[in-house]
Parts: sequence; C-alpha cells; structure tokens
Amino acid sequence: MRYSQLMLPTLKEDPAEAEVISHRLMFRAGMIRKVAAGIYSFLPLGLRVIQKVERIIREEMNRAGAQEVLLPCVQPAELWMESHRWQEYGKDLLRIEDRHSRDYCFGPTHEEVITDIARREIRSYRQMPLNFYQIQTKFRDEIRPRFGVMRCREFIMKDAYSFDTDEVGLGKSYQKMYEAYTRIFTRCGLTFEVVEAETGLIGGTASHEFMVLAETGEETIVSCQSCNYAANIQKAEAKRTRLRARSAKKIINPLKKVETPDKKTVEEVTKFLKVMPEDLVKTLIFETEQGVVATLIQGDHEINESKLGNLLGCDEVKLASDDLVLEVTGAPKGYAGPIGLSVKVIGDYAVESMVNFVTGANEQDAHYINVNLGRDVKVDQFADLRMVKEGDLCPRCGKSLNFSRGIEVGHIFKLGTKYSKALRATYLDENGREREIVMGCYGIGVARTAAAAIEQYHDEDGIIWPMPIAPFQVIVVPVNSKIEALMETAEEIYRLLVNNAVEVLLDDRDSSPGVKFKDADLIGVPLRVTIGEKNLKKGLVEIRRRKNGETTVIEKDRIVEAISALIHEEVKGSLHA
RNA sequence: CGGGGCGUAGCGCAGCCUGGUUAGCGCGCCUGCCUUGGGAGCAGGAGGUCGGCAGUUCAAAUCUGCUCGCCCCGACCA
Repeated sequence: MRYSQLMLPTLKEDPAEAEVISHRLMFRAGMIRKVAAGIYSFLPLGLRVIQKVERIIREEMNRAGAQEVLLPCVQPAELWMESHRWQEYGKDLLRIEDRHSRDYCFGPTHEEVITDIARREIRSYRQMPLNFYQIQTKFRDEIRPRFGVMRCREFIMKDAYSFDTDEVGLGKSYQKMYEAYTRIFTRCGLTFEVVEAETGLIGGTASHEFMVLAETGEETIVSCQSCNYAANIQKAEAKRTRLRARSAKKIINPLKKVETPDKKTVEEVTKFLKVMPEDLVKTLIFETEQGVVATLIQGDHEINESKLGNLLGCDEVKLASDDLVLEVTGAPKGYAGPIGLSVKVIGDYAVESMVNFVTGANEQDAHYINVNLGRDVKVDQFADLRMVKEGDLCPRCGKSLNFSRGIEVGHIFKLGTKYSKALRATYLDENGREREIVMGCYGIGVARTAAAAIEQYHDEDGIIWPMPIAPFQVIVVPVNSKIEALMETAEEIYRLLVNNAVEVLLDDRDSSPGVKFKDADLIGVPLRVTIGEKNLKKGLVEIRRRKNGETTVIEKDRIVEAISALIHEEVKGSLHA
C-alpha cells in the first residue's frame, strides 16, 4: 500500500472528546471516526487491525472445530418473547418496528436465533457436539457509551454457541473454547488473565472472563499471588476467617442501648463510640422479588448485591428506600439493626465470628453495643455476601490476594438448558428419549480487543502494535522524496517486500522526514525501513523497531531476510508473552 | 434517569459576562518560492447560515425560552 493513496488522516492534536488513551490514539491515527454517540466508522487503517484480529479468531475457532455462520442483525420479537428476554433485557435492547408495525429488535446477541436454528435442525444425539460462531455487528443501547470503541452501542463481536447432549459434553466444549481463547489472545500479543465471573443477564452456570490487564480497565479483578485463583470482583470470594482468637476468648458483655444523636454512618457511629468499623455490624435492608430481607455486614465491608441476588435466586435486589427502611425498622435510615426485625435476616460469614458488636437500635438516635449472636440476634442464614477487599486472603490457598484492573475482551459461559428449555430445542438420545440440548456461549469483543492492545502497548509517540495485529508489518520511509535514488530504492524495497508477502506501507508522500517519522510512530507500525542519503551511498538502509527504538543498519540487498527474521521473531515473541 | 459541562472553519480553541464595523487565533488545507534524518521557513489564499427554532432589541455568536446533539461523573453493563 502506498501512503499517498491511503485514506489515513492522522491528527496532531487530541480530539476534545477522547478520554482514554486508546480512543485518542485510534482517533489520531486515523483508524476511527465517530458517527453518533457510541457509533463509529472504521477507516482503512482501523479496519485492517480489526481484520487481523478476526483472522486470528477464525483460525483458532476453526481449529477448535467450530463452524462459521452468519446470522441476522434484525430479529423478530417473537423469538425474544419465547426466551422471555423481550421483557427481561430492558432498555439495552433496541426495539424497532417495520412498516406493518411488527416488532423487531436489533440483535444485542444471538442466543435466540441460534437456538432457533438448533431446534429446527438438531434431531438426534448423533448430530452433536456442534459449535457455531459468527463475527458481526451487534447493538446494545448502552445507557452511557464511553471510552471510544471500548464501550459502544454498535460493536463487532465474535459469538460462538455450542450444543451438546449433556453437561459432560458441555464441559468438553467449554474447555475447547477456553483453550481457543487462550490461544487467540496470546497470538494477538496481549497480556491477559482468565478470571471466574458472574453470568449476569445471559444466565447459566459457570463463566470465565478473559481480561487484558490495563490501568484503564473497567473491571477490577482479584487474583491470588501463589495459586491460580482469579476472579472478577463481582464474583471473588475471600477465605472465611474461623472464629477469631480474640473473639473466642472474649467475655460476652451485657447488651446495652446507647444514645447516638445524629450519628448515622459507620464512620460517625464508630468514631462517636470510639470503636473500630470492624466492631460494627451494618444492617442493610433490601427489596427483592422474594420480599424484604435484611443483611448483616461487618462495618468495614461492602455488600455484594449480585451475591445476595444469587443466594436468593433473584434477578434484581434493590437497596430499600428510606420510607421502606422506616416501615421495616421503625426508625429512619442510619439506625437499622437486627434486633427485633420481623423480616428474613441474612448474615455475612464475617459477622458469624463477631462478639460484642455495635448495631442500630431501630430507634432514632440510638444504637446497641455488646450485641451478640444467639443471645440478642437471630440470623436465618449465613452466607458470603460481601465484596472482597484489600488484605483478604485467597479462598483456595489462604495466601494474599492481588487487585488489578482489566479490560474484558472475552467471556465464556456454560449456559446449560436455559434457552433450549425456553425455545424447546430438544433431541432424541440413544434410548429414544427426548432431552434438552445443553448449550454454551462464547463471546469476544473484536474492536475492544484492538483497543485493549493499544491500552497495553503505547508510548508518548503513539501506538506500538504487537506484530500479529499490526495494520502493516513494515513502513518504508525514504527520507527525502526529491532525491531520485532514495525513491527508487524505496520502491525497489517496497516491491521486494510485497513479493515476499510482507504487509508493507510505502510512505511516498512529499513531506519532510519529521512528518513521516511522527506518523509512522503514531500509527504504530512495528518495523520501519529508513532510506537516507548517507547510508544509501554505502549501499545500506536502516531498520528501526517501534517498540524499543532499536536501529540496525544493513546492506540493502539483505533487506528481505532481515525483515523476515524480525517479523518471525516478533510474532514468536507474542506467542510466548 | 440524576448531577456537571460543551456546541463558533476539517481539528483544537478565544470572543459571550458588559449586544454595535468585515467573527478571530493555532494546527490542517490550496498556490508559489525555499527546505529535507524527528510534526521547517517566507509570501499569498480558500474555508463560517456562530447546532436548530422562536423571542427581546434600531441591532444578537453575545440576552431569554424551547429544542436537538455531544462530553464528563453516578446508577447499569460485554
């Protein structure tokens, strides 16, 4: 490709709206342009990167035995009603009407459509296992799109769906995808971590997220320093502390009510009573589909609403309104406590080992001290209800946990029979019995993967693409376009490299060298061949590596072998990342 | 949806508070000269219904109302 013929509009200045580094650089490098909030066009350079990522995905999906299909983006409401997601999905689902006022949606994902195919085509256990995947544009009407291509409304996604006869088969399909994903992100040159995750709206029994480690990541991930435990913060658990030594020894004091005028928050109350936050139990009232429940959490801990929801089997749990708190506890918010409550009380495991703690007295301006379980408080159930925090220990091995930030680029789910049951996708087993197909689904955010690579690999001059997903592997820069010898050599090297299947961009613009160098750095091409007058007189050209600025001068006749060796080395390097 | 903010040339911004000639600046773009190993220099030039609609006024980018779009923080989410 010749630069002069490529639509590659680079910008010197950062666009005002771009906040995160990948957004800024994709914009400045002429990869993307915004069309509307959360909706982008990909310009040629951006598309090249997307296609490189897609190619790696296709190769690995095919290797894992998956078959590519193409599904519709506009889907009939009926299918979504059958799975109940027409109601459940909420406002993220972009609903549209056709000219006959029939309801459709723009597909945010494709479980319904693929399950529809499965129920029509799969009859027998002999036809499984099967795995279909598609790479296409989806739409989720995000409340607030942000971070450029990382969190958009319209986005390119690879989704795969597996169909098995039973859980054992699903386990195998899931494992294959786990391995394929590991290969995909490794081949893209990314540093990532696989974490246990929540299943969320998609539903299902088990799930892992593939997280690219980056400061700007939206997700917090927790991982063990010594074993391989790693989980999304939403899912992460901490080792349960046994009855603490200090608690075990402590004398149980008599319950006492104390005045706490105007002290509502954990901080205010503990400061006023001169105790530590971990000596207080906060009582949080929740409104759920199962009715109102009270939860008991150690003062310095945070409730994890999704854990509570999972425990109760509810899709939605909502912190009670001030009015409801008043109704349930008889006191305004800030004075709730478990003593005398008539609703179901669920305690976090950490509370189980506490003695002589502080709680609200269900009475304005009053708290109890020396509260104890059993004697004063009846807890219906203990469970893991809290967020893991710094200092907690690994639930598997007891060593310390690390906290880091990640960008979710892939997510795999064991769906089970949720959709096959709803859409009645069944098959006949060996005994002629009708059974539900067991499904899994597996997604990768394609553009997000490219953006994550930029978050991970950039410097103050621009993008530093990993070789396998770089839009071009090499850029050829003649320093002075007015000197014929330089241009001729550049052309010659360009042709040689093209003929040897190297992806090369020839900067044939009549610009000053500074401009060409700056653009080359900005768009992040891994290797630059610089052709300057002095070197050329000695029959030499220079090769510069974007990632470390390292330059080597070689005889121009050896250019093809030198470049090939470097490409090979960098591709291999990312495989071992 | 709540809170904050922004819409002026392709991009980044000033002007608005305190209304008044031809609406500026930097980058980019066009022409010419010159220059060529890290976003050169000089000269000339093109490009704006100041987001839209309505109002106040002799007069609106500037004041008022409505509206549309966008950004940031939060709740939500891949």
